[in-house]
Amino acid sequence: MNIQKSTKDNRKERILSAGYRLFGRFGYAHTSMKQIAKEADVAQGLISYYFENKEGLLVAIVRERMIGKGIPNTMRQLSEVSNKDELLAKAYTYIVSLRRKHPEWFTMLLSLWLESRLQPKLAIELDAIYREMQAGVQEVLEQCGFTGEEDELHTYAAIIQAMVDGLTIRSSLNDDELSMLQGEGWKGIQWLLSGRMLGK
Amino acid sequence: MNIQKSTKDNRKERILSAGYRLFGRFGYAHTSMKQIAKEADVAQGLISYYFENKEGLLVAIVRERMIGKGIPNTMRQLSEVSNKDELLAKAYTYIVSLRRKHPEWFTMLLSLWLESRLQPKLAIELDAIYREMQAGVQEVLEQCGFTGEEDELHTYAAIIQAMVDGLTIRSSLNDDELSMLQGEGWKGIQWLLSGRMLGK
Amino acid sequence: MNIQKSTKDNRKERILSAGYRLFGRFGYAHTSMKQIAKEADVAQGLISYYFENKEGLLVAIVRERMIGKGIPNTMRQLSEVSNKDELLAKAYTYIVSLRRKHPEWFTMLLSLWLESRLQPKLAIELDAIYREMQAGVQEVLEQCGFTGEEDELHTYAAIIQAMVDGLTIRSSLNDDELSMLQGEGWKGIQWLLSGRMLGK
Amino acid sequence: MNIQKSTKDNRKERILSAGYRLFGRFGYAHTSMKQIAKEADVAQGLISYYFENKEGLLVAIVRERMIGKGIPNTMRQLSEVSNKDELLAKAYTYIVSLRRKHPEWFTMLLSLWLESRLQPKLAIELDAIYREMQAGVQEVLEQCGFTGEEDELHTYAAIIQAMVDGLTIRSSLNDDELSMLQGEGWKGIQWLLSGRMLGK
DNA sequence: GATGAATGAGCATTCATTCAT
DNA sequence: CATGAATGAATGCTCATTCAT
Repeated sequence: MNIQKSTKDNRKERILSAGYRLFGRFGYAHTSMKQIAKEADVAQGLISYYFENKEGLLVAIVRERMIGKGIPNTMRQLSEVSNKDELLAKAYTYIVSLRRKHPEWFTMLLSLWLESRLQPKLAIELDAIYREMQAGVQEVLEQCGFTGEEDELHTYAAIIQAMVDGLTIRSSLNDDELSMLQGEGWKGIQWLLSGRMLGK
Repeated sequence: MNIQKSTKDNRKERILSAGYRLFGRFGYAHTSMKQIAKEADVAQGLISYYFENKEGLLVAIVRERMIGKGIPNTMRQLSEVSNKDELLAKAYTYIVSLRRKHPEWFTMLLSLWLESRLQPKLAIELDAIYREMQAGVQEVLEQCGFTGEEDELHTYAAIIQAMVDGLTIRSSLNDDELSMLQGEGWKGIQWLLSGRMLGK
Repeated sequence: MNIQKSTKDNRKERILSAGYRLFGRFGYAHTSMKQIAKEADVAQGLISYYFENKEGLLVAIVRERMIGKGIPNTMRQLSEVSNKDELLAKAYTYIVSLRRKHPEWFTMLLSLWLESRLQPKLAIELDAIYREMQAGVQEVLEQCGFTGEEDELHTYAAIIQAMVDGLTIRSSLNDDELSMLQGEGWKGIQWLLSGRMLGK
Repeated sequence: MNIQKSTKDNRKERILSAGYRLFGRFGYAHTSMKQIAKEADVAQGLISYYFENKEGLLVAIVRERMIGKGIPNTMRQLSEVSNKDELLAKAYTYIVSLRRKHPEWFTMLLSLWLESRLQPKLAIELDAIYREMQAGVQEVLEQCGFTGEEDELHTYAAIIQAMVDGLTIRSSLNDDELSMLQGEGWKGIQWLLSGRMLGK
């Protein structure tokens, strides 16, 4: 019965899931509540029952799916890499493939960025995402044996993070550019870090 | 009379200008044709007269204001720097201050990115913007005495461009991060290019 | 052509008219914009084009139809009564028949009263209606040869006005009570004014 | 145990009470079942369990709180006035202060009036309220030593009742008008009754 | 009795686009 | 060229009511 309750129709979960999928496909502004209700196979009014607003739904999705689940999942994947020398390469490859296979992540991010220009409340959520992502990158760098001051670590992490974001914008344009994210991006990181890693 | 004609009410010009300003402030999806007409001090129907669509207006603005004007303007500014040793630093500083003083540029870029996910036709415009921007960065690197192969130049330019974009996303969040774009970003470029520039 | 323009389809006028009719029949809260659009034979969006709000439409109707037209019309009717001795009786009879034949007037008034409890801005409109109505009553009393101080005139007018309003609430209930508004109401006014009028 | 039962959670009572309070504050049409459930600290479904309808709840509130309680309460208060010469003045003062301190009574009345235009069933309830109120006024007049025929008594009571209602509508508008209800209203009653009361 | 999740029709409002002038 | 009135589909949201638990 307990299992039944937790396994049961859980419509709220389905709404979050549908919202993530559609916001991530069409962007926040071009996704309607009706679409989400249909995708979640749920009455339209139920979304308003659970979430104060369309904006409230966005915040819930960001917290639940991006901050609370997406980033931790990624970190967990990386923690399974035992050979520390390979970690950075693995991490980069993993992130890149993630962004290619799940473009909705980046679409959500940019949607949130655009909305936060009109709704400052959303900027807080976006900031939280970046803090978590940056913390993840720093952790990977440290485990790889990064040598340098605390604030240098911070800067390197920020730059790598920025590179990945910047390349993602371009790489979404066409397949020609996809290889850039894969190959040239990694080259860039190596150049950037040359002399900073124990392994080298 | 020719002057009169070109100087006079030139409503089309005003529409493009108003559209650029408003799309750049609120994003494409959150700007209405009515708002643009009002900002341009023009009848609403006139926009549809000149531009097939709201989307058509977006394309026109991107071509006219971003590809045709914004990027060339930037390059012209940089061409006035005579001391080649300082060019890269100057260029970076200039770009950064541009993005801070005119946030509408980047908002337009991300708006275009989001729209192009629904309207592949728009991806072509976005691609054109990136080609021009990349060409600009490559030119600067070459004038600074970049040593290396042709494709390395290409990669470096892409990475620098990506870094600036990625840092711009973050730097819009709060003022704390603004210094990052300014200071740490430049550090990153130096690290990246160490050993690649004649000047150093 | 000028005539054509002023006589032409004048949809705005039709919206005001339809709004007055429906608000006056079902009350403000139970009338939808869709109903009004249909009654006016107009697209729904046009109402929002002319009036900022549903509330804005209400205000426009009150100003246009009640304050600007309804009350002045009534006063004009009364000004045609030549025999001053009969004026008060005529006035009362006229008002009573008006309220019976056009119950929408009073429904609008009470709707406005109820809405103004939530929207203080509306109270101003309601106040304006009452000022005009009271001025009308005072004028009639004066023309009938009312003897007394200025502030007594004010009080008498307010009381008569109140009596008519109070009786209207009851008289709408059933036909039995309608005679009360007609017969007993007039008796009450005579009792009230006994000794105050020249004619008596 | 009997006491326990009547004192215990009595949710039905709480619903009626919450409904009276909210209908009286925002009006019937602008009060939602959800609001009432929350105010009564009760599940939303329970209201539908006890009352067939939102309209059914309105009827129940009117019967229980207005006809069954409010008016009898008022009469009981007045019965405690021993000096019959002062009764009318006391009664008037009491009613006026009641309407000022508890504006929800009149808001309920006008809400009921407006709803009864759409739901004739409600007109019966409104009629019952007026019968009771009128009976109360007549009783007071009689106890004050009113001299006159039966149907004159009826008429006087109706007129006084109407005056109070009519003045209440206006007096809600602003504080300036409040004194009118208090002072001028009483003057009106005296003028009206001059020569009809033993006391004078 | 009592709960609150769930429904879906209905609401006011927005907006790109059209078109008679 | 230029206007702005007019359209009607679509939007986010509200809400009385139902019903499985």
